[in-house]
Amino acid sequence: MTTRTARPGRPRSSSRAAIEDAAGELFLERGFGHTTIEQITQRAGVSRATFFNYFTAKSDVLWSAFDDSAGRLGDELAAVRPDLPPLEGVRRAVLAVAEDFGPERAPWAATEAEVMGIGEELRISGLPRFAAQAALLGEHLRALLALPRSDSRPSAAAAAITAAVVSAAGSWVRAGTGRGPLAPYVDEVITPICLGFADVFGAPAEAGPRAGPDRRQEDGWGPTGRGRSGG
Amino acid sequence: MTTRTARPGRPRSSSRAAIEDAAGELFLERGFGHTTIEQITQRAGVSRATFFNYFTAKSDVLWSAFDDSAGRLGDELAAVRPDLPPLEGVRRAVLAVAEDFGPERAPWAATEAEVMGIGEELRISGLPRFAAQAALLGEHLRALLALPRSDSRPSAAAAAITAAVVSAAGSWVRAGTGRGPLAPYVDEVITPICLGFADVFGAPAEAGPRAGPDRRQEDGWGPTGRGRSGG
DNA sequence: AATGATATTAGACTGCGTCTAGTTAATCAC
DNA sequence: GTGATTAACTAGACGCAGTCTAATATCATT
Repeated sequence: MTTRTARPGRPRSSSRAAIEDAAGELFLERGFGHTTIEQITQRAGVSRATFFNYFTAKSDVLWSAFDDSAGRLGDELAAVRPDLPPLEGVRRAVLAVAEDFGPERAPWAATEAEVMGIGEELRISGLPRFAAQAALLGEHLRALLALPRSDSRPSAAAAAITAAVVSAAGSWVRAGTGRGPLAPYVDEVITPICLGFADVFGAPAEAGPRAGPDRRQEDGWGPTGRGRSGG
Repeated sequence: MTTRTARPGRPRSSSRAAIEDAAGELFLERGFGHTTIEQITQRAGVSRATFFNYFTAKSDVLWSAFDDSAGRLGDELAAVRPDLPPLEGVRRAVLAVAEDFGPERAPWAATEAEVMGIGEELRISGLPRFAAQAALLGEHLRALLALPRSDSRPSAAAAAITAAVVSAAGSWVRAGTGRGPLAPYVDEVITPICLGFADVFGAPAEAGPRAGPDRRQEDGWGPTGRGRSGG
């Protein structure tokens, strides 16, 4: 089923690939910020309007590969063994996705980020994507734990895990050639988070945080931070 | 020291406040996306160019209060008692900042986000700010732990904590009137993370993740690494 | 009054992203 | 074949954000 059954209407030519290739070349040549969409489409041999048939923004080209395999996490979450503790299931699903990234599969845009003069752009345009993944994780957790939507902990745990994964992926990319596979980087930083929250969700899980933070002993390291600035 | 000692040159008029007020009104009236900078500056009685003397982007108006008190976290981190474990120091610094937010101090732009038709804009424009805070936290941790910059764990821990704080703040805002103070929301979600990473950093802290993930047994689900938070 | 520093302004300009209308290339029904 | 339908592609205009340059206004200092 590589070629899906022929639909009516004019078939897509290879415009998307042509745009990606042209954009990649130009980003390397003159940098992301100094490349206009018109230049990209000219080199690709298509019209400017066609660009927006395939991408909603210039920065989307950087995330094309990511977007192609988005939904992967959702599949893994759905396939998780139901007898696992929720956070362990999340951990395994995340690691399963990370397993796909060997030493040489570091995303193109990330490794060349400095050359292309991206950085801010790449991060900013990535955020909505990561937020979507975090929302997926959070809803998965919340549903498994049968918690109300008002409980802030599932989404916070999901946000923390997602942020740690992104941070680890950044370190992995920056490790340059010689970096090993991605999964150990990810495992190293999400495991403590999952363990920490496993305790939280193992507990009875009261209504909300309004109960107060006093379930934690205030001492053990000395006086609380109250007089911190004064002393 | 409300009025700092007079500098040479033309003094600032109240343009900034006027712009903020006008923008707030217009965002409520017609929504963020349907308000142009020109409309804002017209209502404020200043020129369009003046807007960019005070804000670098339209969305910056939403974060004006945040930006005013940015740097607060850095102060708290610097004031942390040096004998505390690094992650406990981070936790207290974050909570110290959160303590400033009582039930009624929910940021304006956040509470009215839906009315204003923001949402994506607010989140996206917030990300660079949160990233800056996370970088602060990460560097603080890394320095205290005397780890090399190649170690991915401090920045990952910082990213996770920051993301959890942001998520908790979102829940706090969405809790509407009747929400208590912010600090318990934050405490609830950063404490497990800090505890989880305290174990990691308490350990010898090998070179990198390349050592492999095999320090964790693959199956058998009751007894993972508890023992930390017990009592 | 002259100077220097800074706030404010006017106006042009690039380029992103949106939109509308129209054209071209395919499949399907007959 | 012809015509209808559907979708990829194109052409061109538009609004607006954000940048830039140069000029002007208003203050303190001398």
